[in-house]
Amino acid sequence: MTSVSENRNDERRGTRRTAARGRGRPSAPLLSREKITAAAVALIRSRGYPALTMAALARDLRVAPSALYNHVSSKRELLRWIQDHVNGGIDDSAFGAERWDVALERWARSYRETYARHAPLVPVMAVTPIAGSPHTVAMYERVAAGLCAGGWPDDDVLDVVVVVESFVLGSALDATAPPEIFEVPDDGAEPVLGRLALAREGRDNADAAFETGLAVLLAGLRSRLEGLAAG
Amino acid sequence: MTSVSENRNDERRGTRRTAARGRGRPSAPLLSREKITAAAVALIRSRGYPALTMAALARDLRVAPSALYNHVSSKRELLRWIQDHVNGGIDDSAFGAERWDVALERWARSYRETYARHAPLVPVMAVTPIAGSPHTVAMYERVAAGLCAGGWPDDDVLDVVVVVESFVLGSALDATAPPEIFEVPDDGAEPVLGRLALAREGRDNADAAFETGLAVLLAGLRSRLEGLAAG
DNA sequence: TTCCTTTATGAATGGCACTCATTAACACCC
DNA sequence: GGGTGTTAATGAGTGCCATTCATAAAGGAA
Repeated sequence: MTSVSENRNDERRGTRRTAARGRGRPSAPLLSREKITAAAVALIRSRGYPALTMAALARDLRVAPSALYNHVSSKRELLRWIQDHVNGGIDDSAFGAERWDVALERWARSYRETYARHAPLVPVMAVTPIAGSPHTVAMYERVAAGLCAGGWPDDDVLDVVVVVESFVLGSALDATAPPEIFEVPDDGAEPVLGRLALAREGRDNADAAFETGLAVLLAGLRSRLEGLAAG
Repeated sequence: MTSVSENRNDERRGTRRTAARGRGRPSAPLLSREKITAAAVALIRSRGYPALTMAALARDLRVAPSALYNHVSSKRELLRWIQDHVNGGIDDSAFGAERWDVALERWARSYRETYARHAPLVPVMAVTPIAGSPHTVAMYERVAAGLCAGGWPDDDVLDVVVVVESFVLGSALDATAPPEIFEVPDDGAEPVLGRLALAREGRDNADAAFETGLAVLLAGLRSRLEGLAAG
C-alpha cells in the first residue's frame, strides 16, 4: 500500500523528493559543515565517542557515507570541526570583566569541564593549529587580551596560556580515570602507596587534585607577575 | 650450507627447531610478555606508533598474528605493557637523595621527556589503574615516599603527584604540537594574537612554557607546604 | 599409554575509513 | 534555449586492521 503511493509520487514528475532517493545532485545541498558538525555532536552526546563512525553519522543524516567526503576531507578534519564547536562552549566571559587571575581561574574550570566530557578530543586539541577554527581563535584572542590588560608582558602571555592549558588538558584526562586508579594489592610490598590509597577511598580525587593544582598554579603566577613588575 | 646443517638437525629428531615452522605447539614457547613487549618497543622506536599493528608485531616476532592472542588479550593490554616498560625508564632516583622539590623537578622533566617520545600513550597512562604494572607501581611508591619524607602530610601527597602528573602529561602532548600552532591569518582581525605570535617565531615555545610552568608550580607547592607547616 | 593443557597455525570475520565511477540537478554563457 | 561545467549525491568497492575459531602438535600428568 505504502509502496504504491510512493511509486505514484515518484512517477508523477521525479522532481521533488528526487534528492532523497535519486542518484544525482539534489536541488539543495543535504549537507554542510554546520549540519555535519551538529549531527556529530548530537551523536556523541547520545551514544558516545566510540559510536562516532562515518557510517553512523551518515545514517543519522540520511545520506550515504561517501557523501560526507564531498564536504569533509577525513575523519580527522571532522574531529577538528567538532573541537572548534566544543571550544565555543568554553566560558571565557570573565576576561575583561574581572581581574586576570579570577578570569583565568574561571576559564580553566570551564575548559576542564568541557574536555572532561570530550576526552578523546584532548590529543587533537593539544596538537592542531588554531587557524581555521574560528571559535578557538576567538577564545585565545580574548584570553590573551585579558592577560595583556592584566599587566602581563607580551613575552610571557602565551607561555601562561600554554601552562594553564597543559594542566587543564592533563586534568581533563585524569578526570576520566577510574577512582581506584592508585589501588595496589595489599601484600605490604608497597607500604606508602597502600597507606595513602586507603585514606582516600570514597573521595573525588580528580576534582580535589584539580582544585589544589589550580590554586597552586594561580598563586605561583601571581607572585611571578609581582616579581616581574618589581624586578 | 646453513640450510643443510639446519635440515640435518631437524631430521635428527624433530624435537629442536620444529617450532619454527610446524603447526602445533613448539618445544619451548616462542612468545612471552617480555619478548612481546620488547619487540613492540623496538618496533615503535624504529617505525613509529602508526606502524604498531598486531600483524607487524607478529611479523617481527616471526609468528602468526593469532599467536599473540595466546599471551595478550587485546592491543589495549599490549599498550599497557608497553606503558609499564616505558615508565621503567623515567628517572625517579632523586627521591631519597635530594630535597623533595628538587627530586620532584627532576622527576617531572624525565617524565615529560619520556612521554613526549610516547605521546600516544598519554591517554592510556592517565586512565589505566596501576595494578599489574610493576615498574609503574614502584615509581609511584618511590615518589610518594619521597614526598612523605619531605614533610608533606598523607592527605596531600597523592594530590601533589596527580597535579604534577597532569601538568606533565599535558605538556608532553603540547611538546608534540607543531611550532606554528598559534599562527593566525594576519588580516588584523585578531590584533593581540597576531602581535604575540609574531614575537615568538623561531623560539622553542613548548620547552619554554614547560620550564616556566614547572618553576611556577614548584614555587606554589613550596609556599603551600610552608603554609601547611605554619598553620 | 592416555589425556589434558599449552601454544602454535591459517583461514575466516566484521568493522572501519576512504575511493571511484557514475549520475542528476542547477547555474552559466552564447 | 541548448550546450557546458560544477556541485553533491549514490553505491559498489578496497584495503587495513583487530580479533576469533577450528585445528594440530608437543609435553607433562595420571
